[in-house]
Amino acid sequence: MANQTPPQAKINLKSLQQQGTQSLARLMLPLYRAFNAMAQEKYAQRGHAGLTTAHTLLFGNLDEEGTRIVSLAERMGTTKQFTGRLVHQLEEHGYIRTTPDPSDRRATIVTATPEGLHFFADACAVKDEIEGQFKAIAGEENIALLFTTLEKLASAFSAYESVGSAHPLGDDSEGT
Amino acid sequence: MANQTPPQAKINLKSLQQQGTQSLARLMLPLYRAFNAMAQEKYAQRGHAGLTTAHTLLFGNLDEEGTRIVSLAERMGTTKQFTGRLVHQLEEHGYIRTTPDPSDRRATIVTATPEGLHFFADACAVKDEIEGQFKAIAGEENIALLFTTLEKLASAFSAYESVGSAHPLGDDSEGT
DNA sequence: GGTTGATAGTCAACCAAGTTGTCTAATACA
DNA sequence: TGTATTAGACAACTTGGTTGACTATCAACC
Repeated sequence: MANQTPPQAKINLKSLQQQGTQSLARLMLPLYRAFNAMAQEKYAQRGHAGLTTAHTLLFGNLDEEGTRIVSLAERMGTTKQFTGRLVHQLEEHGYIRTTPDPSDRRATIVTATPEGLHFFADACAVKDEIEGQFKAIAGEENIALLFTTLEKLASAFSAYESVGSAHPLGDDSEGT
Repeated sequence: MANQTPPQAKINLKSLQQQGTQSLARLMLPLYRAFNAMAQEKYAQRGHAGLTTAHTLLFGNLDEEGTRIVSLAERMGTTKQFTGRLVHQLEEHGYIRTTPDPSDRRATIVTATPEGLHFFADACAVKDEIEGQFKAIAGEENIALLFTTLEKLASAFSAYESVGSAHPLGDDSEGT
């Protein structure tokens, strides 16, 4: 039901190309990479080599009293495996401390160290710096609008965020 | 010169978190993935399983008379190695034809087959469909603005697009 | 007509930012 | 006591590319 253009039709390459070849997605990946590369470079300049925006996000979801890895994963919207890796790396840097949860011996409680807080403060400053550059290029109100538009889209398409996830088009009714 | 927050300072986690933990980059990767996942699913529904938006981009840069792999790479903003891989995959699908350049025996000329044009037409339709969904969620003029803003940013930070590229901060003047 | 340098393309390995799959250990419920 | 669930870890894979090293050809000079 989706196959419109019949194989017999003579298709004009140029006229198709004129409709705009650039897609939104094609713009986003390089920009995402640029943002992260800039952030990592600035982190390194401040003495936090080897850390990424994912590590920053982890701090952004950490409670003062400490947080379990699963909770962090859920809040970050990633898997617990990946979150566990971030935790391990941050611990090697001395930026967090892990302690076993006394109420559940399977669980690990993650808390920030003073050095970790220092990193997080630097990371927030770096974020502001880069977003400042973005605003200088595209205008402050455009960046603000970009932000809210991306947030709307991201929440609308969150079902598609994982790589090999469900296909919401086909599993509407599982009845008899 | 970049190290502002002194290690001695008592840093408040919560107040840092309130400044907004979500960054633009963190929004873009999931959205990019969502877009691509949707596109690939729709490609498959139209009988083009295994192809991606990168393949579509290649068609978007193909001349009617045929184009060399290096030229395609340059236009697409990728490496010739990656472009060569796309060409190989498209050829396996029968969507392009490669012929040696009579004027330069090192070079390969890539031309679209009728089946390839059919794929490109489908891919353009898919792009329109998905962008239509985007517009339904965020509003047509917001998506248009998103597009132009992303384009501005992408072209401004193109130096950072590649993974391990130069750092534009230090090479401003190349002397006498 | 031979050397020297650049260019087209290929093969293979790597990278980043995650993911899935499989497993163990601990817990909760009945 | 047994069964199902949950926290976390280890390892392998995926996507969309990249870099590095190499061959074949070409261009130019001298």
